Amino acid sequence: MTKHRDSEKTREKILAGLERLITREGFTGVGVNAVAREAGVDKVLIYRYFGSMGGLLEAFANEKKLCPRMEDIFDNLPVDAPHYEIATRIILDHSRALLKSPLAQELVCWKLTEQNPLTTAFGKSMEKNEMKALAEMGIVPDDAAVTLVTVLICGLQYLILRGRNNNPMMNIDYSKPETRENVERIISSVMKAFFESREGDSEK
Amino acid sequence: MTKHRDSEKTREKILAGLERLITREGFTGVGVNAVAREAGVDKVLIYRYFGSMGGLLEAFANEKKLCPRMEDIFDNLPVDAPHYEIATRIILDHSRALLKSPLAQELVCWKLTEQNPLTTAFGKSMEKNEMKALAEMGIVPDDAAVTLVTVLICGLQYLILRGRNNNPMMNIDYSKPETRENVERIISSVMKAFFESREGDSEK
DNA sequence: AGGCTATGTCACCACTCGGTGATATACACC
DNA sequence: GGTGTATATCACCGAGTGGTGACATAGCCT
Repeated sequence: MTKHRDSEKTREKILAGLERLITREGFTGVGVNAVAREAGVDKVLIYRYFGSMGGLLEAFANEKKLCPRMEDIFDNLPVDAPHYEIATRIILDHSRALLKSPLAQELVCWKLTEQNPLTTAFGKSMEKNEMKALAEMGIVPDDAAVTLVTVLICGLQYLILRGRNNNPMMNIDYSKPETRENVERIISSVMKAFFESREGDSEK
Repeated sequence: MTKHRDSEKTREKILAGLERLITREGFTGVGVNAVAREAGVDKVLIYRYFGSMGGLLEAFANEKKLCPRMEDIFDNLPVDAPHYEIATRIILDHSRALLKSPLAQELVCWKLTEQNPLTTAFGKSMEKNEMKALAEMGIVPDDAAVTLVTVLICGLQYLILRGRNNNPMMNIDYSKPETRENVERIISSVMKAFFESREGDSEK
């Protein structure tokens, strides 16, 4: 016989409801009433356990992994490979991880529109990943290559966000595998060209 | 003595109020009541003149220029310049135009989150600009260069959106002129490297 | 002037929102 | 078994939302 009253369990139910709600309806629908409805729980429990909606978002940010498996993306980087290959890997792994996680996509989009405990925590989490990527590359942060990699990552993230609602940009539907492979090939070649051109003109 | 009752004038007031509201408060705040309040007009007039909120958005999309001066960005492109220079110009002009228009930024962001008459119309307007850019370059749409240009444009757009709420990515604050100049320099060089590498290995 | 219609004002509806107080009840402890 | 407390339920609040009907009046036409 399962216990009918288990605070830890209802906490979990609320957090799970929030996650489902964000993933399914998008961040515009989040609110105390909606979360309570989704979790099948009275909304007063949200206030009891989390204090407020902001507290719930904060707890969600702390207890859930917001950037799924992004933390171990960079674990098996081929550090002895040429620079352009490493950079390409970072870009592609980053975008693939985002592509797989509708929740992360929603959070990225949310972060673009407003500030709240969840989005700021999510932002810090992302930033940590980026810094880790930098450390892996062993490059100074203001390097031109870092900037280029960042811009390309941003571009792919943007394309992924556009693809969610089926409004691709310039017919680049990043959700289609063949399109994605094509884009990845192009990015690989441009990174190669960029690094080779740098070796060419700077020899200190 | 000015007329107190002028339907055309109040229509204008409503549209202007909507524009001010989006620009100042962001798209999350738009609604019949808010627009009426901002325009200093009874909300019933919105229904009278536009039928519904959707109708108002549609009218706004049709009667306002959503992508300010983007339509004449590509008028003075140096068509005889090298390809990488043209491509770079397109990327930079595109991003500069977005940077100057807070309204367009908000619409881009809105388009990432939901579909409505305004965002779809805005999307089509953007698309038209992109196609014009393609025509100017005289390149087939599925060309690798086009894809690269698109990804870079997306990247810059994303950086601009991130900069709005002061949460830059990788310390790249695109609103700061020196940062922007640096990014533009890098993009120029990478486009040059890319086009030169293409000439190198394809000689048909 | 008289009347008609377009224009504008006001009051109201049902609903949802975030938030709170009072109350019921399941469970643990004695 | 009795009691206390943590847990959950219910009813309610004020404010705001999208939307509508009833009414007032300015301005034009005859």
